[in-house]
Amino acid sequence: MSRLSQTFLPTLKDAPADAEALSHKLMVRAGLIRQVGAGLWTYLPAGWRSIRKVEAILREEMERIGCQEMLMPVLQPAELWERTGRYGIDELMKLEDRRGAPMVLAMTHEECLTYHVSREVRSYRDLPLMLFHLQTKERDEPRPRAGVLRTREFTMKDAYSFDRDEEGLARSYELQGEAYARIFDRTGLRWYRVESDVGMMGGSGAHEYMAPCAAGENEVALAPGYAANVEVASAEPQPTELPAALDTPEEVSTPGLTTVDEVSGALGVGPGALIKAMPVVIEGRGLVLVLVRGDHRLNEVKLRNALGADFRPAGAEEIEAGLGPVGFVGPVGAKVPVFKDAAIQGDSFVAGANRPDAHLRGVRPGRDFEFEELDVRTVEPGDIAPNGGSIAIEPAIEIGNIFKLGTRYSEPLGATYLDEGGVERPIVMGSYGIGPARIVAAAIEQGADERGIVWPASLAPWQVQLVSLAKAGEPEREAADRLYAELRARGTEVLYDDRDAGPGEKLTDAELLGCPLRIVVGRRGLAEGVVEATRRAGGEEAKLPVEEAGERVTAMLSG
RNA sequence: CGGGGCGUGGCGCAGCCUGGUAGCGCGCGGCCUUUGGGUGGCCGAGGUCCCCGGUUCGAAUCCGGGCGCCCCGACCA
Repeated sequence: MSRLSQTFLPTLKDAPADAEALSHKLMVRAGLIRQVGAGLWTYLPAGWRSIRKVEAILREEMERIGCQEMLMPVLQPAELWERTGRYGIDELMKLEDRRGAPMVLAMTHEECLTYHVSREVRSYRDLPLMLFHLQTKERDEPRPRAGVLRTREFTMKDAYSFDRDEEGLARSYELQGEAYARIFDRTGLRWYRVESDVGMMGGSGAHEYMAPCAAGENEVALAPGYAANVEVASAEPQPTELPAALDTPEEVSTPGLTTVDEVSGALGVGPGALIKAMPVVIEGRGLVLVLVRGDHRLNEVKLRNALGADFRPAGAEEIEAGLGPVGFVGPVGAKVPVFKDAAIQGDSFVAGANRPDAHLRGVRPGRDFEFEELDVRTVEPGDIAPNGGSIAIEPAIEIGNIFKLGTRYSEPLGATYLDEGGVERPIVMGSYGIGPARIVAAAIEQGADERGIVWPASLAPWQVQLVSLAKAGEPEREAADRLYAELRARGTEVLYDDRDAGPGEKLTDAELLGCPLRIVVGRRGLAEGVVEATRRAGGEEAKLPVEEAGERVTAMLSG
């Protein structure tokens, strides 16, 4: 029963003032969601229908590759999380039960499932195994944002694979990758798969699935045949112009000039002719200097990966004590290890002199200072990708990821099996996540126009919005009633706007909600014996003879 | 965690600076009107002005504290 007059579908003329992202505004206005608190959202009936469309696709495609659905609790004893060392994560919601026992609200389910597998799986004969569930996740995000794009509670499809070795994991990973491609294709999204940071998890591989859109939180470096999260992207830099080389570095006075722009302006050279020296403290190693070209930005993820250790920017006192005055630090004569970004190539750079109000020019790496070379800069638009293409950078929403976990969880939780030789080995795991809410929001971000949502058919809450322009009791209403009954009999998902409202309101609401096909039954059309069908995407119109309308609508939906 | 902004009927906002009857538009209810793009009119309902404390004869308004929400950055297995 989907009569709009009886459906809880509250639409709004204006978006909430504090909404910024397009999907946030439209989901609220179209009556899909309402806010409960920061990062906490209720799905109203129409929004929930779309979420369930995504979930149905996820279930079908997981089952197709032999991944079995189950369900694990959100509330869990803290002990499991202590064993994997994740109890200390700030985002993890912690609480106590009535007896004071420490509990957590799960932010993901590696611990729980690995625990089960550790108790049930004994032999290589029990492997491989792939399991998933659709379950609520709780994360105490420091900053929820943009409607349902980043929330503190959300549903995730999380799947896990259990294999006896890396080769098995590679097969499971590949299977999941194939399922993911089918899933995202079926959602109608524009998407791509990018290389991603394996982070501190230390896994052996990871990919993210990205849906490009303005509200995206991630930046993706794209070139034909190349896609990578900017966090890990590498590329050839654009060349930079350097001044003439000198036999030996020459000190220049730069009183009070501490920024790249100030120094390059004062010396009449481009920012790319400067060396930006960043003092950082590496965990367990102490103060070092990291150099990037003046027109480049340090990429913290790449640096962390290149160093194989965590680091933090050095404080002013540490810099003064170990190097020189803040703002005038440089590699020449530095008493700490120097890491030079690979993009610094040439023989005549400007760098800090490690003295107040002074820089050096004509600095030549290798001659004037020793270094270790790393690739730690953030790629820029126009850089050349490894395969030769020119890089563009665009924002995108992460809608899914796949991750080779290895034995990160199986070892601490004792998930092992016996191989053919009777040797106990840790199970090799992978994890595979998809957020249905982000898929819905991304679809809205990508498809919407100035009048509202434009759903891909696979995610639309209803396939057809049938609009009767007549009011209850008027003769034209009967034709709409009959078409509604017929479409329902044909199994079509139809939302019937049978409200006693003006035509403007009904037509505007239909465009806001954005179902793929709008059928208008009104006096004007009926006088010619037709109803009017309009595709939301593209606006293509067709007049359907009243007596064949049901059949024609069905045909339009399948064709 | 750093920076900024905002809390006043359901939604969007004004009023606050300069203390004195709480307002506007939309929405909502009734009647009439209109009937292919949020029609027009009349009548009406609806507000602890985020909370606590202080100043004052009197606080939405001034002061102090707290809470909530949003945005930017940091963070985001």
